[in-house]
Amino acid sequence: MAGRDQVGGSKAVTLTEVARLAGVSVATASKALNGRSQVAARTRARVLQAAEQLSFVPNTLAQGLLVGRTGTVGLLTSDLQGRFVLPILMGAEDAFGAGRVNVFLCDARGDTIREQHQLKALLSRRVDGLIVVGSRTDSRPSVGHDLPVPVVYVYAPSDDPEDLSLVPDNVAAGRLAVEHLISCGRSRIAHVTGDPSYAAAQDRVTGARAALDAAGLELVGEVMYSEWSERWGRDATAVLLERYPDIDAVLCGSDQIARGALDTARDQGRKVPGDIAVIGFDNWDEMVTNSRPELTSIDPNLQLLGRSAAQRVFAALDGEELGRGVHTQAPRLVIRGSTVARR
Amino acid sequence: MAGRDQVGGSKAVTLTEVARLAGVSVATASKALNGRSQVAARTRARVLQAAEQLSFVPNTLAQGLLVGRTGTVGLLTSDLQGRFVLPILMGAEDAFGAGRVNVFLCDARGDTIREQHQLKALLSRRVDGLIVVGSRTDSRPSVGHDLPVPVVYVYAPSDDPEDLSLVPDNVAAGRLAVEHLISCGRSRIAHVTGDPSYAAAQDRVTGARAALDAAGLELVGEVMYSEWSERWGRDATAVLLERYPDIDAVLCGSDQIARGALDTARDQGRKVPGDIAVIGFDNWDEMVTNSRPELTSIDPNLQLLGRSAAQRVFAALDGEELGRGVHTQAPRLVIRGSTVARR
DNA sequence: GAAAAGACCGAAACCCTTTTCGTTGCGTGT
DNA sequence: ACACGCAACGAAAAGGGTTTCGGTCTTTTC
Repeated sequence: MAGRDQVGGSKAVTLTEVARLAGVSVATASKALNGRSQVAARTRARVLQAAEQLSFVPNTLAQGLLVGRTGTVGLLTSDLQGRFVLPILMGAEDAFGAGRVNVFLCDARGDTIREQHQLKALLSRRVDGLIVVGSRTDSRPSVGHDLPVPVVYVYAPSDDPEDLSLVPDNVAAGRLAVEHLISCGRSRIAHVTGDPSYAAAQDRVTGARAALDAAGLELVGEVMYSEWSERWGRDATAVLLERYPDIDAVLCGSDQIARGALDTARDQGRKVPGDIAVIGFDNWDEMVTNSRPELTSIDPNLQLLGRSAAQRVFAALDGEELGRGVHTQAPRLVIRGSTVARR
Repeated sequence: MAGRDQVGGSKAVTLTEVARLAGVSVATASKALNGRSQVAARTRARVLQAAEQLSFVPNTLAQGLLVGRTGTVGLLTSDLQGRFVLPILMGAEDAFGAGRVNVFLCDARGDTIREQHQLKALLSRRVDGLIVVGSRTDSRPSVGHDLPVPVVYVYAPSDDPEDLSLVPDNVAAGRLAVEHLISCGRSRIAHVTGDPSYAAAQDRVTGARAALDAAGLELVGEVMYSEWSERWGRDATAVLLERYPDIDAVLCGSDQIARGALDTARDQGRKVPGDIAVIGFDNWDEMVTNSRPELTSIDPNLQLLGRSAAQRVFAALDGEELGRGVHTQAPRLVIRGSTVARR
């Protein structure tokens, strides 16, 4: 096989070698490959063919060293589970073409000094920007201002109003959920949610109350706070059904809680959605599609969040103002069988 | 605030500036920061202080250009959900100290040409090595041999025996699961699993049969194949309980199927683990801890897989032979309430 | 036929860090 | 006083690519 690289360990091909094979200087080779105009068509063709033959890949490090751009962003997270961070990452990756921007994913494991380590490592790799993703929507400490690259906080906003934060609009999410329940003809709605120290929990309550007010309704009973687990969803719903047997909808603070609610409803012979409608938040695929019936949920549109975070970073590099403050991303209602009978 | 960088957009500090502030040459500054011996203690202190003051971070790109190492590995995946890839990533990140090695995560979305794009992007960023993660344990096409960096396949082995693949040992997993059921006193064991085209499904059956043979037992009925969903777990278990009412254990091909099995058992009034034991595979946290009762499962130790993949990559860079063929990682049994009564 | 105008190509500087090697200055031995 | 050794430091090259600028060759114009 003539021209084939040696198997297993061929060293990377440099522009110099391409130029030599094409019989031109490195300068010309560079211009030919980058579509500069000062090169003859025939010469360009020779260079391109040589590059192809050697399967030349330009060294982004060397380019970045010169140009000051690396085409990479750092994604700093403390969200172990990755339920939130992965859609955000995929969105950021897709913000431009495939392979145009690559993402360094670093997990700080919720540890501040580990975060500092990772931050330093990312900066030393000359990422063009930083996306900081928290595991809850409460504000988190800023990583600082005197960084050489733009920083965007996603999901969890920075506690510094000078920073730019992109977060899901949980108030709107709460409102959207209740509006949907009302439009399904429900009026006796109870709310089971998770840890009250989470801003997400509070915001959704706020939104839900607003929508109820607008319809002249009130929540049945107090909001039931505890933890974001199925177990709590089951237990809370059991209490709820005993105390208020006439409720016709349970607004659940997460898909997990909603699954628990579905289980209890089923155990007690309440039909969903016939007797009781159930709705969750997050639209977590594995949760919503495997329950009986499938679960209506509010999707926070995390992928869009990641995409716009990356776009903001690169816009800032092009001289645009990065912006500041907390910006929200509108949620999306995904209707399934737990609120509307199918078929 | 004297000496503070300008807010929001200070450019990156270079070694030259540190050297100037310390009143030495860049060469001396470099040696001082890297602990070389040919520098006086007082000078070193001055340099370190200057670096601190300017919050200098060395440019890894420039280092990498010179040394030929970047301290980064590329993680190429097609596993959208990230259920498997994230533990692997965390393992790789942890293979050495925090921030020592960073990981580029790229998702090819199961598309071959997209994979080529990502591969090229990673090589152009001069990753030191590549970890390729598949979404199922079947073999996948090799990304090729004539790459300038070592490649390790994780979870899904390469179809080329010359490549190095690290995969979970699903045969051992099947064996381990059945041995546990037998040690719990079960003897009438049925098996519900997922898509028969998955190697993971077949391997676990093989292991399970081996363990049953060794105990002089046989599987109750045929292996029930279909899909990896809770729905199938529910439906299959319903059929099973009707056809073989005296089974005392269901071996489930995944945690999701196992959850379905638990649901059906509950619906039909069979006590778990009293009447029937249920066991799953994957030890997927959200699944196993939220079921009633909590689910015993076989953990494939993915984090270890990621860690050894990264270690292999860097060992290969140090001249060690990369190795070839498929290597398996022993699984781990995690006992919970679905096989052993608690309290 | 000579000069001006393009078109095309190459030498060299530059990005930032590491490393080699040469230079400086000091103390020591004679 | 002189040579020598040694410690400490700096100049310069290297690594791979891009860009500027100057040079060569061809073509056009009068």
